Amino acid sequence: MNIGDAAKASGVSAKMIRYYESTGLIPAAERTGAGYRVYTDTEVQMLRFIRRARDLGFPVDKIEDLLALWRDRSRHSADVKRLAQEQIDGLERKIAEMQAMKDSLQHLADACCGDHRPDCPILTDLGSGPIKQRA
Amino acid sequence: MNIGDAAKASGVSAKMIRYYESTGLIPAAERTGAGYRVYTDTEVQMLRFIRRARDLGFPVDKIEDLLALWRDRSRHSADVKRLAQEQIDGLERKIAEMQAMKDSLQHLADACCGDHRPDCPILTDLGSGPIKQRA
DNA sequence: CTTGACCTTACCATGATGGGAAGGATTATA
DNA sequence: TATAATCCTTCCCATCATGGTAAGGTCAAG
Repeated sequence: MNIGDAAKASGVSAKMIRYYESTGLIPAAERTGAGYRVYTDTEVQMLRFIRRARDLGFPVDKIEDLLALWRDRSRHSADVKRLAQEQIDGLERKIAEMQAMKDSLQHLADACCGDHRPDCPILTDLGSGPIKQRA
Repeated sequence: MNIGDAAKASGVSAKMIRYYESTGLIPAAERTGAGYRVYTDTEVQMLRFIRRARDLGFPVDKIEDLLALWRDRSRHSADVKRLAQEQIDGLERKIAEMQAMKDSLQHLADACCGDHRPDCPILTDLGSGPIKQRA
């Protein structure tokens, strides 16, 4: 199977397949005499795994860990669960952060009459509010 | 005021101040004979505005629009409110996306016994689940 | 006058992804 | 079979906002 077919079958773009290979996330594919990469169903399955993990928001370096566990038949499920929980916690943090942004902004927007007049509590706040220290 | 003091007073790092200047988000600062950038309170206020807007998650190109409205005394508050609402909607979308990721992952993690045994529904799902089409 | 703290520019890196160009390989069609 | 269309290859560049570092100039205090 050529890279284009592997891309369609796995949901990972050809571009990203080459990228994952270049970074070592996946082993280098076999090549035809002309230099074309060739993929087996096993490799496509691995790409699908990566794609699914990305869909769940895992960063690539965590996917490396997940792949290692996937391949390790003597893994402990506790290790997988721990990685998942870390990812859940990270998502939770980002959600909370964005929710706080949204709430602040909603509060300001609610106070803005939104008509032809220039007075606007949103701009007033942006121009005079407190500075949050960077995390 | 030198750039370091402006950075402290505004909450925007010296690095980012130079960057904002290079991209045209803020006008080029005056320079001393030795080439040091000099900032007035007005400029610090603008930097604080930018910093506050970034804290609310506005991307830099939207901040450009916000700054233009901030300076425009004949602005319509409706325009400001619209920008804010777009930002709120964008945050809402991202929150929903991450919440969906988190829920899926939580569901899988709940089903994983997390002990010394290798069986793990998280890995099973990653290896066999459906591929979501990219947005 | 030296030392330390500041400033300058320039370059590199992030993380994951896309775009495009230049050129070779394969396949389909006329 | 000739040609065109489609695929593949590598290489470089861009994103977005931010940080790091290095090499060198400036300034103020001791």
